[in-house]
Amino acid sequence: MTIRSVAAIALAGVQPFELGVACEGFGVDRSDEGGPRYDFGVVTVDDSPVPTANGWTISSDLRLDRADEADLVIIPARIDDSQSCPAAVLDVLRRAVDRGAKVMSICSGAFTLGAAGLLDGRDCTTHWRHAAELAATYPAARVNPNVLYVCDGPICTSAGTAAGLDLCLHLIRADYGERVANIVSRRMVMPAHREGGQAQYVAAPVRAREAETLAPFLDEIAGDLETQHTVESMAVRATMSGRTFARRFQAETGTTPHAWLTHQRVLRARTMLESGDDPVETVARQSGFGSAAMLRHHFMSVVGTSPNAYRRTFRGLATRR
DNA sequence: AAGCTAAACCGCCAAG
DNA sequence: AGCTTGGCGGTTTAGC
Repeated sequence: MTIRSVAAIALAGVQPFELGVACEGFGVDRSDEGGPRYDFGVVTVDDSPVPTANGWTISSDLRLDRADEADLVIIPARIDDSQSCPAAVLDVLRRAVDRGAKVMSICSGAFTLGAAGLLDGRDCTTHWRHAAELAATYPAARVNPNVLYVCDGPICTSAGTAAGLDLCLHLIRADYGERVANIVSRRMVMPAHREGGQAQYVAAPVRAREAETLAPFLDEIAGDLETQHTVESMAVRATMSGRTFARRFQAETGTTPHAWLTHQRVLRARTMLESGDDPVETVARQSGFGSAAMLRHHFMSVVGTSPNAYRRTFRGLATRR
């Protein structure tokens, strides 16, 4: 089901940044540039203003009934998420899942999902600092402390703060494709796509000098995938030994060179399938896969469908809109 | 579908 | 002394 309406629930002690992530991801109309427009609202439990984690208050005209109609309900982190949460909110979350909507948490908002019983038997994550506590509090949850975000069925959880934006983009990508997700990320001035499985720990996200970062080099590679790179050839182009390249890569991005490369290839293939009419064979070549079979294999494991099926459903979606 | 080969990864360590 | 580099070899993973 395509997400069209979104509600973020602001609980007492809400972290403004995390709530802001929801607003930024779904509350900004980017239709002028071909981005999506969501029916977005921040809802509160009752009529009284909600204190934020930083001592100021927010208020909204929208209440929980609005969340009951949303296709996606978001729980941002609170100052102390292990505190209890109003039962009415937990009911809203459980009802959302029952009626086929999605539920998403940012950072320690996962505790609220756990309190609603929604994490039992599911893969989930939270900020690495809270992961052990979450796992201890909800033993039936499969907490993975080392990913940026996880979606298990209708339940999507994300790691600390900024990873919430990565999850927003993931959900946008799932409904509207890579091209639209890129429009949104560009407008947010976000770095290149980070996959969900990427490590939370990134040893050196920012280097003192821009020239010491791999980022510009990686952009260059990502823009030139039809050259069928190998890890070794990338290292040569970066004028580093293979060992140093791999190590620096791991430290800066949290992934390995090859995993990154195949992911970039899949992303390129997605855009090509969304807008072009090239046969799968051509898409495979241009995105750097050795063969159409390789494309199908990786596409299936990352996106969950075949390239042709993806193209069909995507085209169907585009014409209906 | 499965098995073989090459590539990638990673810990270890010596050298700068 | 502390930190980065890059080569080696064993093990895992990818590609065909």
